[in-house]
Parts: sequence; C-alpha cells; structure tokens
Amino acid sequence: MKRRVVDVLVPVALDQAYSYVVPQGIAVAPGDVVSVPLGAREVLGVVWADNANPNPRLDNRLKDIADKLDVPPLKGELRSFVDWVANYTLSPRGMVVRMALRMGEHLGPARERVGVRLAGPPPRRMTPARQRVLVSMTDGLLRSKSEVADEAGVSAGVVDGLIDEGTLETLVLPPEPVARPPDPDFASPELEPGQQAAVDALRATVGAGGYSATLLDGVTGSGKTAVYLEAVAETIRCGRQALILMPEIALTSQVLDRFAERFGVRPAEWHSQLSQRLRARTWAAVALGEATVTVGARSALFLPYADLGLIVVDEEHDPAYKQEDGVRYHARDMAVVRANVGGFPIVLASATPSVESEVNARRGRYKKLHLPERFGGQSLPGIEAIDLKREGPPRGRFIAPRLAEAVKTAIERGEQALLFLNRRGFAPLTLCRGCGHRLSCPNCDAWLVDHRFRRRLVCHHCGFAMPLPEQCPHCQATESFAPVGPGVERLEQEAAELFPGARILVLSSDLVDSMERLREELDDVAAGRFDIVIGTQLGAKGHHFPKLNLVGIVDADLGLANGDPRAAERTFQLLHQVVGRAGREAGHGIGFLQTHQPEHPVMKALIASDRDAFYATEIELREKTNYPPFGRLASLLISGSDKHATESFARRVAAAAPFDETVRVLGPAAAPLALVRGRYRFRILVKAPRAYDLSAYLREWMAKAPKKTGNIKLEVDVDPQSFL
DNA sequence: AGCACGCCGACT
DNA sequence: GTCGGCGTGCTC
Repeated sequence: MKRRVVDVLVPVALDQAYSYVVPQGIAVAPGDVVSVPLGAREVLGVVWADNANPNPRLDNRLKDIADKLDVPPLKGELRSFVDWVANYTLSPRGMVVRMALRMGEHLGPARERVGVRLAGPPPRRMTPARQRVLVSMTDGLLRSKSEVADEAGVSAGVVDGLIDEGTLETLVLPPEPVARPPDPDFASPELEPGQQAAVDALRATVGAGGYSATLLDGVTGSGKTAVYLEAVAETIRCGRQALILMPEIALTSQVLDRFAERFGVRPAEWHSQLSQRLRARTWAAVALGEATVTVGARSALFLPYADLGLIVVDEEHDPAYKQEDGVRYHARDMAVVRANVGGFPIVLASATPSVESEVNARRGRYKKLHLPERFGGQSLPGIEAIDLKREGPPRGRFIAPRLAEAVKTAIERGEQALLFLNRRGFAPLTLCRGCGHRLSCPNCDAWLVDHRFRRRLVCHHCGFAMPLPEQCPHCQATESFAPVGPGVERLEQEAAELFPGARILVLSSDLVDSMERLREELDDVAAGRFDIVIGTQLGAKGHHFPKLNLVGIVDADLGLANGDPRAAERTFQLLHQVVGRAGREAGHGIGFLQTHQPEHPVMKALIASDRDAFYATEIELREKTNYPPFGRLASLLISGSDKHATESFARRVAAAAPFDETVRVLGPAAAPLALVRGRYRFRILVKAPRAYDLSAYLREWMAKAPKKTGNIKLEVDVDPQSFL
C-alpha cells in the first residue's frame, strides 16, 4: 500500500514545509497540529498540505509523524494569513507559524483543583482555627481549599486536618474557565447622541458581516471605548468571537475594568507576561471558542480563533504595534489583512489617527466615524507654551517658574499634576568637567545613562552597567563628573525641592517589575494617594486619573530631533495623548509645553488644539516627499562585529539590487546608531511607489545578494517604523 | 530557531 | 593534554 505523505510547517527559521509520513492509526488533515521529529528533537508543527508526490531524493529520509494533538485544527483562514504575513515581511513561514503555536508545551488538562464541603461530624478535638473554618462552611457549599483557608484566615494545613478527620470531604472541582461568557446585555451603556450615531453605524457594520474597515476617531474622553464595546456586544450577539488589540503596556489600563462593567465578566487576556500554563489554557479556550472576547497585545493576532468576527485595534497609531525583532510586522496593518482574509469587520480607534489611517479614510478605503466631543460635555484642556529661550528655568533646573507655580496651585487645590518626560534615569549624559570626556558605552555608540536609583550608569541599548568611576578615565581627575540633562529621577529630585511635602510617584518602565504592580500604582494615583506623578510614556497610556488637572511636558522637543520621517507625527500623537490626561473629570484641565520652538507646526497645532492643521501640513509633506503612505519604504540593516567587512558586505548587497526605474536604493550609510552590542550597523533604504510590490522586489534582490560570511547579519524590514 | 559538529585559544 | 568559545551547516 502506498504510504501517505504530508507537508508540515515546523516552527523553525525555514520557509519551506517538511514532508512526513502519516503512520497507520493517525488520521491528519491540513491544519492539524502534530508533533514531529526534527533533527535531534521533537517539535510541534502544522500540517500544511497533502503531498501526492514527495521528492524521491528524500525517499529513505522521511520520518513519521509522532503524534496528532487533541486541539482544533488551524483554520484555512489562519493558514492563509500565516502565508500572507511571511510573504509580505520576507520572514520564513516557520517563524510565522511559530507565533500561532505559541502555547508552550503545557497543553492538556488544567491542574486539578480540589474542592471541599461539609460532610461528617465535627472533629474530636476542636480548635479556634477549626471552629472558624466550620463557621464559614455552614452553608454547605462546595469551594476550593485555598478559598476556605483564606476566608477563615487559617493555613491550608488546618483544612487538611479537617479532611483527615472526615469533617470535610473533598471533591474534584470543574476547571475554572479562562474567561466566562460575556453577557452582551449585562449593562446598557448611556450614550450621548454623537456616540449613539457611531454605535448605530458600527452595529450595522457588524450585523452586515463581511470585510470592512472603520476608523473610529474621537478625542480622549469622547467615549471611544464605550462605542467600540457596542461593536463587540453585537459580535457576541451574532455568536462570534472578538479581538481587542492594545499596545502591550496599555493592557494595564482600565479598558479591562470597563469591559467587566459592560459585560459582567473580564475578557480573556493575551500578552507576554502570561504564565506558561495560562498561556496554553487561553490558547485552547480561544481555539475552542470558549473565550468569546480576547484583549491582547499584537501577538494575539496569531491566535487560532474558532470563529473570529471582529477586530478592534485600540490606539491604532501607537508605534508599539510594530514588532522590531524576529518577524517584523505591524500589528495594525496585519490586523487589517487578517480581517480581509477572514471576511469580517475591523475597527481602528484613536484620538490621533496615524497619517496612514487618516489618508485611507480620506481616500474612502476606510469608513470614518468621528466622535467630536468629550463625554459629558467636558472641555479639552487649555494648552500653553513655555518658551524655554525666554522664560526657562535656572541653570541645572528643568521646571520653568511658570510651570512650578501652576503645580503649586494645583497641589494647594488638592488636585494632581503630571510631569511628563520621556527619559528614564537621572541624567542622559555624564561628563568630566575637567576635560569634557563623556562616559559612553564600551559596546555601543551611545552615552551611559545615570540611574541613581540603581546606583549605576546604564547603556539603554545593550544593558551594560557599571558604577560611577572614581576618576575620569581620560584625565584621571577625581570628583569631576557632572550630570547633563534631565531624566525622570532628576525631575523627582527637583520636584521634591520645589514642592516640599508633596507626595511624588515616578512611573518609569525600569522601576516597575510586573504588570500587577503597575496596575496597583496606577490605582493609587487614581485614588488620589499622590500629588505629583512624574512619568515616561508609562504614565501617558490609557489610564484615567480623575483628580489630574495639570500636565507639564518638560521637554516637548525631545522626539523631534531625530531623522525619522514620522518624528513630527509621533510627537504630536504622544503629546496630544499626554496633555489629554488633564481635566477629564473636573473639566478645567491645563497643559504646559516647555519648548525651544513654539513656532514648530507640531507645537502650534497642539496649542491651538487644531488637529486638522497638523494633519494638513503633515499629509502635504508626506505627499511631496513620497514618504508613506504616498510611497513605500523598506530598510535593510546590515550588522557585524568587523566594521570593514560589514561595510564592504553592505556595499555588495546594495550593488546587487535589481534595476527598476521606479525604485530608489539609498545607501549603505552608517546607521544613526552606528554601533550596538559591539556590532557595526549600516543601513540601506529602499523607496518605491505606493502600489509597488516591494516584497517581490526584495525577494528577488535577496535571492541574488552575496552570501554572508562571519557573523554578519542582514535584516529586512518592510514598512520600517524605526530608523535607528 | 536549535542543535551538532568542528576548529583554534586558556587553563583545571 | 582538555574545556569552550563561536562560525557553519542542517533539520523531512
């Protein structure tokens, strides 16, 4: 009898599927998750296709499929999506399928939970602890052991003792579901007329089914979340699943609470900090359709939904949606593709849409829903510029007198102030006053950042850290180091001196260790347990602080200086979001922008609260320069530890570029960050027209590019977001 | 991506 | 003399 052979995609850096023999007793079909031998190990893979005539050269080398897993097969929709993403990003298909299989090796039944209930006579020896347990058990209900112990305030041993005595009996509890079914009619939202119109439109879109993309555009506080949750509710009523994508860090946000208020239960969550077991259980719940709504970071896009019927991309403009290592993909863009492949609607929500999405809406490719006002008639904060050239702080200080005065007033009123500075640590630069030497990283082309809290000088690119040296490595002077420029830790010091007695919290990613901890700290702020919050981006994202009425942007120019084509857009979006945190409740919020260039279009648009002016200038500029979305970009990053070998390789790669009169190949040039982790970096930038098939061009190019030697690496980034 | 193999430097 | 660093090649 002829043996059956199938092609299996394995989760390694291979673009091509491998062939395996289907042994007797195992029935497989495309999409099935199987366990297969690969080299010395055994890996999970996905059956991609039948192979009617396997390569005869492999005849005696074909191995058997080891096992078929008892999970639902990956649907054709997801498999097409995997192929599409691999093709578009030039990633090996194996690396993309790996993201869809990222449930760890912990599949299988959940750990058994043991429940107890009152069953026998009281114990022969009664103790106060035992008494408390029995009191809490008098209702005769079944509950878990840990629950009982917690409730009675005793240790688990006391409960075990009562089980031994026969007073309590044990029963196996059904496994706790990852997420209970949300009730679309649990609480009906109060909607204002503007919101109601948007909700009606979204309900119609969801009800109609089929692919469509909608840009939901509404300022902070306009009730975007409430509106898109109604699209989710409609999806649930249709019996389908919904995915709400969020930037990773925003997963701490109140959206989860809002969801629970609206639907009676919390959604399933998917992010990088899930434990292995919870990850596996969530994966399975999504695949079985038990998890109706998933709120997740970008990798949730690759989950094997049983019947996905809606994707919402919250804060769609957020740069964190771009994955910068491994498979380089933009989750917002791939979400649109996934909706298209699956034939269902997608909603992109933002108060400051990306220029890409805004242009798509203007071209009619996306529907646009606009929520014009703040919910409850709240007014947007007034924004004032503080011109640092004219009324800056004294030397060595970073809070201008006018801002300090406003903070003082806010505290006196019992309100909160947020000082925003997108810079971790104490000072970004330490230099020797004697000779001007700058302390920099031995492995990177970067200064060492002074982190006083950790008592280290730290490189933000490679993690190198050392204590402050005794003397200058260049001129041997002692006690000669001076910190230059501010970080959040230095601001904290300054704020403590300016506002004695104020309760100050620093929110910075290097000072929080877990998502839980961060949630607690954010709750503390919301509850008014701090007067001043000094924060990096962490403090800017998706949290609502009712008592916050004053926002001070300490260095509004920080993001504008680099050569990134999206620098202006990013700065506008970030500062708009931060300033929008003020006055959401009380309605008299105010924001201050400390800037050296109050005439910059970004600053002028922010001060005038004139979003349209910003989009008008930015879109015109992009169009004129053929930058996205009016042209396409790709970037090749060539890196290696030998500078000359790397540079010469980069030149040979550039020389191998296929000729196309509509494509421009720029470079190689040393990357702005020319050295990272001891590796020299060179960049080639590719510019192509808007509708051009850049992936095909790059694939043809890579096929004839020179072979790399030594430790040289060549990374291709289609639609790059970072140009460092 | 992992893993084995194989080739040159420092040291139990 | 071995241990181990990484560069190279392969995985049906």
